[in-house]
Amino acid sequence: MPELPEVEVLRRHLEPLLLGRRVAGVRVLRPKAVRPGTGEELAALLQGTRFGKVGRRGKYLVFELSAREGARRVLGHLGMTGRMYLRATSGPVPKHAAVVLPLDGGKESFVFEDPRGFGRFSTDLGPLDELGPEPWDRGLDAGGFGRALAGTGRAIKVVLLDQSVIAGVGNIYASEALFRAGIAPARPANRLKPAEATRLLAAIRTVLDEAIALGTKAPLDFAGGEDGLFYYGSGGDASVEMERFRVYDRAGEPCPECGGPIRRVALGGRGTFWCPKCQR
DNA sequence: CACCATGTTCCTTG
DNA sequence: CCAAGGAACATGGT
Repeated sequence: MPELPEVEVLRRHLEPLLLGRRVAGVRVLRPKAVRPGTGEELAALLQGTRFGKVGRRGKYLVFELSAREGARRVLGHLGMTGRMYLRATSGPVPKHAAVVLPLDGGKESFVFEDPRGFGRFSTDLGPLDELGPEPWDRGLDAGGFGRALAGTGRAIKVVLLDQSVIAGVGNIYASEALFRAGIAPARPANRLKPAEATRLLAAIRTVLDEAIALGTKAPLDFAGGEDGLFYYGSGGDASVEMERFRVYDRAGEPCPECGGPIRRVALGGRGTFWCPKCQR
């Protein structure tokens, strides 16, 4: 489930597992995963290097690797259905494995699997240049955010999905943040009042912070599978599942604030959930 | 069978 | 130039 919080939790999970491990092999099972480069290019860049820090920008993971000749970087993106984890190299390769990197002696492998194939594990860092500020950036104070919104008449919910405006917000947390801020998702961005922009930015930070905290404290996300894979909501902890979203995917259910029915509309071609009473 | 899905990019139309 | 909508990518869940 990859929006910024899920990617950040995955980053924190992977970094200590990968730090210092040597890449003993590079197997590209789905060439599209390494686009626009090739498997050969990825192998040439990675073979024999060691994993360093794992960073994050928006929904992207930035894997730092050290080689004799200097530092290298690989960009990861989970798309809609990507997963990254370490598992024993022995046994059948996962059905949708896209990239497998045997580590050190070869007993363990780093795996990127991705059934729908929207994700990436690539030497091309170009997408980073298209990203707007991180939600917590100093430069993105309330005034800066307000000015960014003032420049467009698109629906505010659609603008929140624009990674060049603010990096990391996806379809779920866009609905959640607008609900917290009490702002209707179809409002033109340039018609938000300064106080509303301020409230919305605070709401974005809150929902993302809370989701990261939830993912960090939920051992079920990692401990469940024998491979230690990460996937929100798959661990069977109903209470965590229940707490997760206040409006997302809750069409017809009572609003947690006013009890009125939550509605679903399509904005930007995607499901958008909101309370017409609480959000104006 | 129909419809929906956490993302991104490209293309068309107005 | 902007905004909106759709298609595409490929698979799985309900």
